[in-house]
Amino acid sequence: MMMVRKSKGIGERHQRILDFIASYQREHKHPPSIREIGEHCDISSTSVVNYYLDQLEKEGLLERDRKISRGMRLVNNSPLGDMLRVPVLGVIQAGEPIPIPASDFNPFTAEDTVDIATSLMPSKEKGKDLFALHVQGDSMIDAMINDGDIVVLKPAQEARNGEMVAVWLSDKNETTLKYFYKEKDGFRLQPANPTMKPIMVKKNEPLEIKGKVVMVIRKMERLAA
Amino acid sequence: MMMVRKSKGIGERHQRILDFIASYQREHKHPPSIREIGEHCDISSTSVVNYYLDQLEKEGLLERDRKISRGMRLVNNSPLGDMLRVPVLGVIQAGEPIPIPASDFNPFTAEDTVDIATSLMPSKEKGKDLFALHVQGDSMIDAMINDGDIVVLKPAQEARNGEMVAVWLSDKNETTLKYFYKEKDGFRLQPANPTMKPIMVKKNEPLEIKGKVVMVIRKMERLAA
DNA sequence: CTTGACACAGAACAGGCGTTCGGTTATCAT
DNA sequence: ATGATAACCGAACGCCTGTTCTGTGTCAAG
Repeated sequence: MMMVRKSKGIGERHQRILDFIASYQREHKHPPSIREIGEHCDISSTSVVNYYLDQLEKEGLLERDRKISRGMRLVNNSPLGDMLRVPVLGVIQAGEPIPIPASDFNPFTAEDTVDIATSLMPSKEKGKDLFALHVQGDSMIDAMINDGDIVVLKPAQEARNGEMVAVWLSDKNETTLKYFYKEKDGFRLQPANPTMKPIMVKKNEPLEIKGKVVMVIRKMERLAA
Repeated sequence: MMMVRKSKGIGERHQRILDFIASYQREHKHPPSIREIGEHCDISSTSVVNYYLDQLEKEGLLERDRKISRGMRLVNNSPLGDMLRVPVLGVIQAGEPIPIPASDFNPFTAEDTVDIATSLMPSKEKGKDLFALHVQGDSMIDAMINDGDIVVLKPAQEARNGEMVAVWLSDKNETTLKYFYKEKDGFRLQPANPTMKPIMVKKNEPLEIKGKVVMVIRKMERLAA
């Protein structure tokens, strides 16, 4: 019997195992066991499957949770690696009204998510606890943010002049999306829409920055006449 | 008359279990075992956990693979299936210059992708062969599309008045992003920037619509002064 | 009061599962 | 030839896990 040996990288059998794990996961919604891999890849011994699995893990193609049944998963092998799943937590008013405060959100109750390749994100924002909000109102229309847009934010407690931030005004029970400017006696929250007046906040008044806008997403469904 | 103990839907304990499964999965990349659920939810008996798991399954909040270790998953969560991976195929000039034509693109050579939950997409665009382009130039700035934005397009060969389209002008070897209007003697490609003049295309001149814009994505990294 | 449901506890069972260890065979450099 | 090494096999070990069965206490309806 001749067997192919000394294959430096991944061999045919490694690939076969990877393919089987992928197809099994698609079908069963959970990973296969070592014995199931052996059966479908013509490997009679569980130790050999384990042997290959270790190699695949060393190659970085697989992750294993030792001692845990079916504790394996394919590492993100897709083109450009990983992406961020950003929860859409609610609605924010770029204009006047009052939304749900964006505090102590639960990512798992988010109604929706936006998935973004990390390569699209500004360099430093990767891996952060980003969140997203639906925009209501036209106050930011001159900043090219429209009613219905989705803004992705990075949690932040402070901001520099000119940055676009989501701020929580606890006395007004209002969260709003504005440009942020520090003035000598407080802060100015500037709508981009010139028909709207800025909100002036005194230094002693409550103002809580929830996050900086790092991305804007807009759906184009309506048709202009 | 009123039943105190019979909480018809899901109770606090059900919710607690669901939350634990979600957080456990997020941390360990695989579902918890029945005993692990019990430990973290103050349930001393595995049978009781099993008891709740059955109820959650009947409520449709959970899927179980009986007999399989850690064979459970949240149904409302983890919608990895229903999102679109949109390839970013290249650069498009909203202004004047000449980009790579957006023809016969290969999704697997795309340098980047954007992942978008299907729920964010306009209803009919789901599952289509969407693609995306980087915008260069300011001609669409009044349409709230800026230099550096990413536009997601749906392949299309025709358009209605007012739709934003990517058009390929083969005689000029140019692809551009414009509003589309049909005139009596041809087509008008209207930049949203009023300082720019529309491009008039006669009926006999070549004009190939590549796609309609269905979404706009903008990164916010620079700071306004 | 009795009945029955519901919400639990606890223990035991049986099988699934990853791990490990002792062997075997074939290839290759020394 | 010989040792090293990669690629296997098979069996055993033992924990982990889901399942199941018995039992207890509470509460509301009859």
